[in-house]
Amino acid sequence: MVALKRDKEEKGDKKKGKNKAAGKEEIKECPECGSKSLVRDYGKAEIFCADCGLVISENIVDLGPEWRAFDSEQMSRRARVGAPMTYRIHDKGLSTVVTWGSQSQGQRLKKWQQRTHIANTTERSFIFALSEIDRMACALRLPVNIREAASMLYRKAMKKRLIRGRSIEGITSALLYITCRQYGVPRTLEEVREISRVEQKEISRAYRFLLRELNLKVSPASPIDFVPRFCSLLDLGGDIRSKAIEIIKKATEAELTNGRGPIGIAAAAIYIAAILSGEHRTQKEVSDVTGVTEVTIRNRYKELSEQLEIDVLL
DNA sequence: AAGACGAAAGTGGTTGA
DNA sequence: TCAACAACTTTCGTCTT
Repeated sequence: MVALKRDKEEKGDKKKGKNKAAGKEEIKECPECGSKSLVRDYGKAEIFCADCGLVISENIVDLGPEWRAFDSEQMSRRARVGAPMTYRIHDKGLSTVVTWGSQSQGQRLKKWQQRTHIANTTERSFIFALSEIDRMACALRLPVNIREAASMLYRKAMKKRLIRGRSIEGITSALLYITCRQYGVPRTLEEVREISRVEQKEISRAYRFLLRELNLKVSPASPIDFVPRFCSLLDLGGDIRSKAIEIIKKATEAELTNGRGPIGIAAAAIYIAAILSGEHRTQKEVSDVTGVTEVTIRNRYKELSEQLEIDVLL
């Protein structure tokens, strides 16, 4: 983890240097994951990475100085995550309290110990949860803003006493899954499971539980949200990406996406877009990246090409 | 031989009585 | 709580390049 942090900081430094040299150069790729699919959302006045969801600039007006803001913001966010300190202070305080006492304070002491024991274990599991969120977010190449959001949700769940008796692994995995969806850069359940230590069943159980208990609304993922990441995993360029998105938009208009899994739609659209652009990827390759079977890709792709009257000649 | 195709049976999640 | 249901997967034989 330390190594990863250093790696990131180096990246940032490199970028900064480059920026200084070129003056007001436009940001071309995500400093977090290196993806080139940056999206300008003028409605929200921000630039974010379509691959990992990192908000790079929240005020598009002035690009230059915004870089520093991004860096220092990242620093302060990182600094705020440092829960272990409280734990240490907490622990130290304990040892001094216990020393003096007489008579009936034996019982009082017991109570204290019990209470501090509880405080200790919840504190400890909280720290563990944060480190788990961090570990998994690293593995999924998610930016700090999403990590922070997931941590905040965890805190919320803790305040509502939703954690006790449940596996931290399941909760944290589900929270990351939720947060990714909320930030418009969904990960598949399978991707989350791969880096999680619990099985998919438990993650989805925790997912449903948290949505209910925290009153969270997660709109169904759009196939479009998956396109940038799948495309870069398949080493397909921006033209194919936009072609795939165009296909999905048409498909949505024609109501071909209703009731269908968004990942399958995305997979098929990418498959078609790649062929149309002369950069053929086999159904197997697309299937490996997206996690849906070739059969599903075939079914979606048949529906799409027939209904949208796209001639796909191999 | 590899990729694409499609039929058929199986699986897990949702819904409505 | 249970059965029906649609989407998706698994498996496998066949066709095409």
